[in-house]
Amino acid sequence: MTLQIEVDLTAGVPPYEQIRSQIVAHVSAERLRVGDRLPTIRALAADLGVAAGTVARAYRELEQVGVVTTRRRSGTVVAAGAVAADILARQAASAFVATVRAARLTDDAIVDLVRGALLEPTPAGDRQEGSEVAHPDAR
Amino acid sequence: MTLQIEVDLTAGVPPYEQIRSQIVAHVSAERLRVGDRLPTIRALAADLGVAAGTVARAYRELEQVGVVTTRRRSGTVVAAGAVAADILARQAASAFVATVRAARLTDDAIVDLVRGALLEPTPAGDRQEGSEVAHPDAR
DNA sequence: ATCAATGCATCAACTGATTGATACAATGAT
DNA sequence: ATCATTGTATCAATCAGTTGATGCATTGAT
Repeated sequence: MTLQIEVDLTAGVPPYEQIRSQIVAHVSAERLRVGDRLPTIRALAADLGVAAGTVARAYRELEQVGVVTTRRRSGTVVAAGAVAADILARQAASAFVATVRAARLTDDAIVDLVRGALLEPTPAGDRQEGSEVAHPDAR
Repeated sequence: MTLQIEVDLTAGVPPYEQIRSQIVAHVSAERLRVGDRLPTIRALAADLGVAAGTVARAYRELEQVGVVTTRRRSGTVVAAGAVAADILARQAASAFVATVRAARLTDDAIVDLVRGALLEPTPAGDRQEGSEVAHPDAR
């Protein structure tokens, strides 16, 4: 069996991102294990009907996060640190859940909260420590 | 005395988003309180050197989330529903989403991650309406 | 040494998001 | 009733991100 990866061009999510996340899911579910080899860029690209550069980007990002390692002729394999990256994400989730639970939110509300945050277009820092200020009130 | 709001055009984050998050920060820090009036769209736009539509978008999104209410001639004021705890929870969610997105997870994966975290520490009412993914969740 | 397989780099075209400008609609004050 | 003030809608221009195509660089096998 080959890896089950699919791309939906109408999904709104960029294809390279779909590929990337599905591979992460496969690693997380242990359908891919450390040392397993991924399809070659060209093979997967042809299979999915996308350009090679698209798959290459997915692989590149996976390598930056430490999920895979690539060598020129040997191909792309699941890296030893793949699990660690996954754990980091889980830790972030636990910390977040602890924080919002302190605010006595229900589980449903928490999930909704995350869904709402996911809808916001901000991919980068939402951080801003304000300066002092007074109330605008008005006329 | 006006609200301390600044826009950095080189920040990568869109200006309307910077405005939105800074106002949220002001409400969260109680520099803006329920009933306080925000600057008019035109005034703030002129002050920041951006177009009115940019500020308008920030205000619109704030209204959708329930942080402010706007009326045509009366202007835009901080809404009653904009409770600090709620706002803080939203920011926690935003921060979490930003963090885990940096790990390049897809939206569905993020929601799954949160669901998994919700199951762990406190076995409270962990009932979600049936979603699509089961995700056995190893490790 | 050569070759072929594999990932990498580059770049023009395309697509969607964001902005800025302008005109419109509603509404409270007079 | 009128007007000035405020938010809203629209739309072309611009900008950032993504893709697809092509060629290059590396490297293991022979």
